[in-house]
Amino acid sequence: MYRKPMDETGTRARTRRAILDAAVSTLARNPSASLADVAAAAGVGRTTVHRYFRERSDLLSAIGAHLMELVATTTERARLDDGPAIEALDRLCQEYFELGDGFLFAFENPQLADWESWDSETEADQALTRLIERGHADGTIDPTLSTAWVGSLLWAMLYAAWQHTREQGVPKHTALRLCLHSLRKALTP
Amino acid sequence: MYRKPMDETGTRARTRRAILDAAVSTLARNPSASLADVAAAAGVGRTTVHRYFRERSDLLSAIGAHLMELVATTTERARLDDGPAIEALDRLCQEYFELGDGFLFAFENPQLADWESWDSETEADQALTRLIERGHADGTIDPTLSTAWVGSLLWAMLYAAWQHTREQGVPKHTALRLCLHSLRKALTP
DNA sequence: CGATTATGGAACATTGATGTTCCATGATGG
DNA sequence: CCATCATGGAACATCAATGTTCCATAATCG
Repeated sequence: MYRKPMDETGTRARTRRAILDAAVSTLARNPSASLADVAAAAGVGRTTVHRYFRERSDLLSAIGAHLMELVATTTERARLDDGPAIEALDRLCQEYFELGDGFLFAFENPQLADWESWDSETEADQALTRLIERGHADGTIDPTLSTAWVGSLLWAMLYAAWQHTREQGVPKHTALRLCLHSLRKALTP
Repeated sequence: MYRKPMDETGTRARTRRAILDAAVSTLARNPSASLADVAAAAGVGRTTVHRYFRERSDLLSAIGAHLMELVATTTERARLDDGPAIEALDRLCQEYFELGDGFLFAFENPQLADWESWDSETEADQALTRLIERGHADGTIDPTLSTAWVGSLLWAMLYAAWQHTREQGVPKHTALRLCLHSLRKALTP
């Protein structure tokens, strides 16, 4: 009696996730780590990794898709269209910061958006753009700063904060507080 | 009649520099680029690269030393101990920004300082620390922001600015202006 | 319990980057 | 112009990561 392997639930989905998560952490810290390293980090045999992702590139694509989705849901959760723009930005920072190594990976691999042939403009991108322009309009974000630059600043500061915790042993909430504070100050007109 | 190869001048030094520069540019953009890529970028045979740097690790060490020196002289040029702290920071940003791919490489390889067994605290590091503390003291830099965090901010913003020019085609002076403006705003009390 | 599925590990083939050796050709400089 | 130096390229050896196959064992689930 056969039963097709269920792709979306059960054991199979769980180890898939384990590998994916381990790959994100491992590759975020060392982009040239071997698949053996990833397997070890996932607590799984190297063979198993190949069983789920035939080639390295397949794994990378999967990471791309996974992170795109993660960023998407995370962005939704921040409800960028609600309340004052500057506070929505705060919420977004906090959410992104929670992504941890996932955020790190996304930061270091901006070409990630291309991997899955999404429209170059994700819904998350658009929501952020709307938010920043809203801030421009209602005077809570310095209009001198282009939308693109504000986006760059956001990511760069989050990256700085994340590294700050990793390398200086600063507690996460402290780093996040510094980040939010600095970002606000940089953006106010 | 023998004459030892002169290490510091002439043809030899010139191609060495060419390889070093090409390696910085190439590896800053793709850390896993092959030595063949570096050779091509330098307009030089692969053999020649090995002639100057026996192993890949030798090349990396040399880059480390080269960049440490570059950062050192660049920092000196900014004369951090002269004039108002905030203006000295401006000068430092401008100088670092000029380093281009060299800066990019340094940003992406913070372990660079270890490579050459320097004291963990470079003179450049110390000068920057002094500068920030001076700013704290004379009230031009928000004392809420720890010295380490200000340093992180500085590098992160420069990185953001540099990427901004690379990926958005923004003219360098525009990106630098945005960077300086945002940094000032973030740091003022 | 018994069938199906998931896994780990060994063994092996393939591949691309490395590192080395050698030689012919060009460049340099006294 | 001639001796020395610098270089490029071919040929080769080595190595680590990759990708594949196979099998025994463990986990899962009806």
